[in-house]
Formats: sequence, C-alpha cells, structure tokens
Amino acid sequence: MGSKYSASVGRPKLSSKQILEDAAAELFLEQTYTGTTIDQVARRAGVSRNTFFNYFGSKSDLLWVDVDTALDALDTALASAASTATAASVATFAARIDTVCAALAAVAHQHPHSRVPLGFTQREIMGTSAELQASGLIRMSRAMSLIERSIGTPTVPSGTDPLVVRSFAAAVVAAAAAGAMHWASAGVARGELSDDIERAIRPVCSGFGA
Amino acid sequence: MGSKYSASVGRPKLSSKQILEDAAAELFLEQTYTGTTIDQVARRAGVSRNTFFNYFGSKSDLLWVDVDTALDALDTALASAASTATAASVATFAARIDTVCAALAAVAHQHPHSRVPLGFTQREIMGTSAELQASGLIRMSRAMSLIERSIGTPTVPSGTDPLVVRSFAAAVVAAAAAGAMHWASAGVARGELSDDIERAIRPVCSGFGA
DNA sequence: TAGAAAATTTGTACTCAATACATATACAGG
DNA sequence: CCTGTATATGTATTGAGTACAAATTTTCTA
Repeated sequence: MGSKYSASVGRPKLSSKQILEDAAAELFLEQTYTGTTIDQVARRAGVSRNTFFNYFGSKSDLLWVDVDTALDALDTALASAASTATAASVATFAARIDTVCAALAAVAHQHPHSRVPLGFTQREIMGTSAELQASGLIRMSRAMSLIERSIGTPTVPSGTDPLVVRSFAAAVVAAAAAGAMHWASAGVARGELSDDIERAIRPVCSGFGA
Repeated sequence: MGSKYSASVGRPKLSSKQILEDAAAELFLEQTYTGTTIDQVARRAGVSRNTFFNYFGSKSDLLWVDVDTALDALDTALASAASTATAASVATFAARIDTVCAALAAVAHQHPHSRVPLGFTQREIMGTSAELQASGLIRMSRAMSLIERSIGTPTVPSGTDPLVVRSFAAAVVAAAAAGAMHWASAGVARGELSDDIERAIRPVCSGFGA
C-alpha cells in the first residue's frame, strides 16, 4: 500500500496538534473549557471545526497530550524490558513487579521538567476537572493493560493469582496517577515528576512484590 | 423547610429508579447501550424522556446504581468507624489503613450475592465498556475522597506524607475496583464479592500499612 | 499544459445527551 | 371549589461527535 508519489505529494497541512493545543490553552484560560467550543479552538488555529478532528479524536484529547505521549513511552519501555529480559528478571512475580516499577520511574524521568500540562495545573481556572475525570480512566486502563501484559509475558509463574496481577496493575497505575497529580499541583515548589511518582508507587511495589 | 402537608400530597410518581433501570437493561440487551436512546428507555418505563432526568442525572447513571449505593454505604461505614474510634485505631497511619480496609470489606459483604449489575457482566453484549470508562473515575474519586478524609480524621500523625495518604487512597480504590470487576466477570463460578475485594486489596493494605 | 493521483480542508447534515424553562396534570387539604 | 404541593410533559436549544460529499492544494507524468 505504498504511495506512488513522494512524501510531500498532496495538499499541505495548515495546522498541527501543537498549534491547536496552544490555541486551546489560550481560550480555556480566557473563557474556560466548557465556555470554549471546538469551533473557537479551530478558528484560532486558523482552520475549520471539521479539521480539528483530523488532529484530535475528541475535545478532551487536548488535555492529555503529554500523558498520551508518556503512555506511548511506557509501551516502548516495557517492550524494551521484555526484549532484554533475563531469566532472573522474569523468574518471579516480584521480579516482574520490579521491572514494571522501574519502567514507570524511567518514563517519568523522561518528562521535560518545564513541560507542565496547563489543563491539570490550571484546572480551577479552566474548569477542566469534570472532563479530566470523564477521560482519565481510559488512559489508566491503557496503562493497566500494558502492565498486565508485561507481567504476564512470558506466561506468569504458576500459582500467581490473576486477580492479584490485575490488582497490582490497577493499584500501581492509580498510585502513579496520584503522584503525577501531586506534581502537577505543586506550584512553584514543584520538584521532579519522577520523585513524586516513585514516592507514590513505592508502597504498592513493595506490598505486591516483597 | 417542612412541608405543610402529609408525605403523600402532590402528584403521585408514575415510575421509579428501579422501573427505569429494568427497562434500560432490557433495551440495552436488545439493542446495545449506544443503540438505545433515553427516550426509548423512558417510553418503555411509561414516562416521557424529560421525566427520566427526574430520576437519573445522566444516562450512564443507569449503569452505576449498585456502585453508587455501595459508595453511600462506604460513607456511612467510615463515618461510623470515626464515631466509634479508639485511641489505638487512629494512633498510626497503619491503624487507620486497617480501619479503611475493614470498611471496604464490610461494604462489599453487604452486597446481595444475587444482585449482579448487568451493565458490567453483559458489557460485551450491551457495549457498555466505553461508557463505564467515561463514568467510572468520578466514582473512584468519590471513594478516594471518602478514604482520604477518613485517614485524615483526626489530623494525621505528623511525619505522614500527604502524597502517600493520597496514593494509598488511589491504590486501594483501584484494587477494590479490580476485585469488583473480577467478581462481575466471573460467570457461573462467581464467589462472594467480598472475597474478591479482600484478595485484591490485601497487598495494598499491607504495603502501605505493615 | 492537462490530467491523474494523493492528501488535506471544508461544507452540509445529522444524532443525541444534556440543559433550561414553561405549561400541564394529579393529588391532598381546607 | 380553590390553593398548595409534587410530578409529568412540551418546546427549544446547545454543542460534541459522526458521516459523507465536495472542494482545494500539492506532486507527478505524459
């Protein structure tokens, strides 16, 4: 299904995810999330409402760009851990938990310190809380699926309760989310994202692993 | 603001939450959640679409009746634990964790074994997964708030990291949710809800408490 | 240069959940 | 019968999201 033409054939794009994201952030600060329509965001970015949907699946996706990027990175990190796995790193449930917890910390470490998602930090002003709650669980579920797959690959040691595997995935994702929200809410005293994430997930990792 | 009349003055209700819920369950099984409009649910229950909103805040509330009841029960259970607290039961973070975990188990124990929420168990047929994900996190957040308030009342022992308190609340709610979903998905081999909840939250409670 | 193919944008129409508010209806009580 | 209360219904609207057709902008080839 290769194109017969060069990569630049066809009509050029007039906008980008970043342009739309920036336009949206401005408008949300000016007139709140619910007070801003998709048409307004698109217009400020210089395109039509319909074009918005060529860049984002839904309005709420505007709020989750960095998290979705981090989820892609987690997918990559867990796949990488799987391809470099040793007998020891997959021998026990506890060892697999260590791998997952390390991957979560590493992904958090990759996040640029200066890149703070406004939809989270300015959620009072923007009024984004309800939408974050309506669209957050699907992201958590994606992370959970990645982790469950990682724990279950190769086939989990017999005697490991599948409910405990799922429970671990759910708990560590929720704890990581709590850490991330804490980091986002910290204001000028904000430290490193990875510090907050690690602090939040440590008791989970030890409770299921140790 | 007491009424000047007896409890039965005014126009009698034509429907109830239960009638609407039953009508919805039938229709969702017949034609999926997204294939069923609120008007159709209301009509099958014998009322108009606008009346639906006198009983439920939104379409998705139909899916969460039992969970919302359980959250009310958790609120009650945690308030009760607070009013019967001893010096020992609030002395340490670990003791407070024990109280919370016991309350979660007790609420799960109250759930009638025969009452299995169809929107969860038949989510493939009904196509409810997306809506459950869109409306689940707000329920989890409510549970988290209840737990954080419980852990923080009376004022938490100094030296306890607020992020760890929040992380515990997030992790234990997520684990409990995983247990509940496991129970709902179990089919004919379904055991007790409280067994699955306890199995799922035990490593969380020990990891943050012990 | 014209036409074809590819990629993107825009237009038009629609669905439906949710909101707002007015009007109608069914009851109890005096 | 009238008043007050509680509930049901009607009408209109908004805006996110979907579907599909038409238009536009580019590259490439004969």
